[in-house]
Amino acid sequence: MKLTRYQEIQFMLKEKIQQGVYQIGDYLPSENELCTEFLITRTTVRKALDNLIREGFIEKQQGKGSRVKERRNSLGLLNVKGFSEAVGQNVKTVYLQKPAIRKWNPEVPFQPSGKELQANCLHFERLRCVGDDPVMLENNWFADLEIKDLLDQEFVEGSFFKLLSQRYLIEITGSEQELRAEYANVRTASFLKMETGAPILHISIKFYTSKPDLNIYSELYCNTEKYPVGNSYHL
Amino acid sequence: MKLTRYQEIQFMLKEKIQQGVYQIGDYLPSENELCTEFLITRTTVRKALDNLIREGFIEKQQGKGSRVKERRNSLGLLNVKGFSEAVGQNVKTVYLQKPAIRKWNPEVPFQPSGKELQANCLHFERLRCVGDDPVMLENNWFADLEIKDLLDQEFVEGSFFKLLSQRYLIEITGSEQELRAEYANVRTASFLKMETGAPILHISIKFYTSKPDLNIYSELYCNTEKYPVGNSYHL
DNA sequence: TAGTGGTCTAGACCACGGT
DNA sequence: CCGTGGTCTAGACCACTAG
Repeated sequence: MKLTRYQEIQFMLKEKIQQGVYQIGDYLPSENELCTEFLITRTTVRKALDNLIREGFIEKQQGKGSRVKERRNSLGLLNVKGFSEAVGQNVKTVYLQKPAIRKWNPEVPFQPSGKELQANCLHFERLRCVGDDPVMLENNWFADLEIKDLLDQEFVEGSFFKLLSQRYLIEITGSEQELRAEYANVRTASFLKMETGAPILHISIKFYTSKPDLNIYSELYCNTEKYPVGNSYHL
Repeated sequence: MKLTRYQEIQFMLKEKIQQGVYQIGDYLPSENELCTEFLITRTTVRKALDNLIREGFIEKQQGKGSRVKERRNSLGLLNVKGFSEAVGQNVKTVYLQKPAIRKWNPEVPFQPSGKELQANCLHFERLRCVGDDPVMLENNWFADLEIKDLLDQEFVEGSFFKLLSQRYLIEITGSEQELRAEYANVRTASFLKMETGAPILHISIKFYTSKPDLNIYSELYCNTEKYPVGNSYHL
């Protein structure tokens, strides 16, 4: 796996950001400094920085520099209002089923590819809460493609995506979603502390990643009475 | 409003795409041809093409060229499954309230800026149908900032966004959304031919555009029984 | 005024696609 | 083989920020 020069710089900077060498709000070395440090031209440095901007890691300002950004919502991912705002504070995650190798469940939304179906299926189920309010019931499936030891790893701040990014440098590159308003069934309603038959937001997602053939399939059921689901996107 | 060289090329190509000079599937002139045509270097041409890729107008393939793409879902916008697939065929749009200058309605989701509130408010309400099934009730508000004659214009293929893009070169650059599952009220239910009190998907959106201070505010109510709402995003 | 990022030039070599 | 886009060099000048 030969990396281009700009990919080397891009991954090196991403690693340092994720390891906390550059913290949120910190300025990266200037473009000229990166040029001399890595013996490359500004064109190449700027290509690396452009990619980091699109991945949501940094933002630039003329005359000042490139600053590490808080990385949320930059990919149009769904999030529960109040979740990211209250990061690590009021948010709790309860595992109903811990990550383990299970069978590919027909409930999995969208059709996994043949390659994925041949691999083992990793699955976990979680209940996401804001304070004492359960707001989202979440099921996740994905093929175990060379992602060894995943089960031994602790999730980074409860986020599966952060784990993928920090340990494996795998980024979410896209998603497909289907949204439905439905009547809550008995099991879901009881977990989310709502009336059976109350309106519930059902979201089916297929996440694409930077690793070919690795997709993450999610089924979410959300109680939106107190906490609506948010989604923002910026070019 | 001074444009940079790459913006000139970018806008010129965008115009030709929108005017149909380059149709979907057509190849643009090669990068070298654009260089000689406009007396600029490849770096500048590539910057223009990169932007068109991010805006979803074209896609490139090494060894072949830059091809005009069908432009949908590239921005993480919501769309009703079956809407874009059946473009212009089974899709019907019924105007419940034609575009006109109205008061800023407190129902408008998110808080418009002072500048927007000082300007006139343009509003329209539509019912979107797939075949004979009404699936979405849609309210739109936005400030009338130098967008004259809008009311006289015909919508392009029923799409307000296409009109903005083609007549004014204004692109959607981002969005914020809030999703809720609710009980359908009497008026909404009757338009969407569903039972009052049935679960309905309520979506509040603020669209950001390439024109500063121009945002589009939308309230959508969707009957997702037959047609779930879709949303896809790709880096 | 010094340093930053933004734009742009004029080249070069490589990898891929089709003939 | 040629033409395409992908990567990269070694410069230049401009616009913005801050001391």
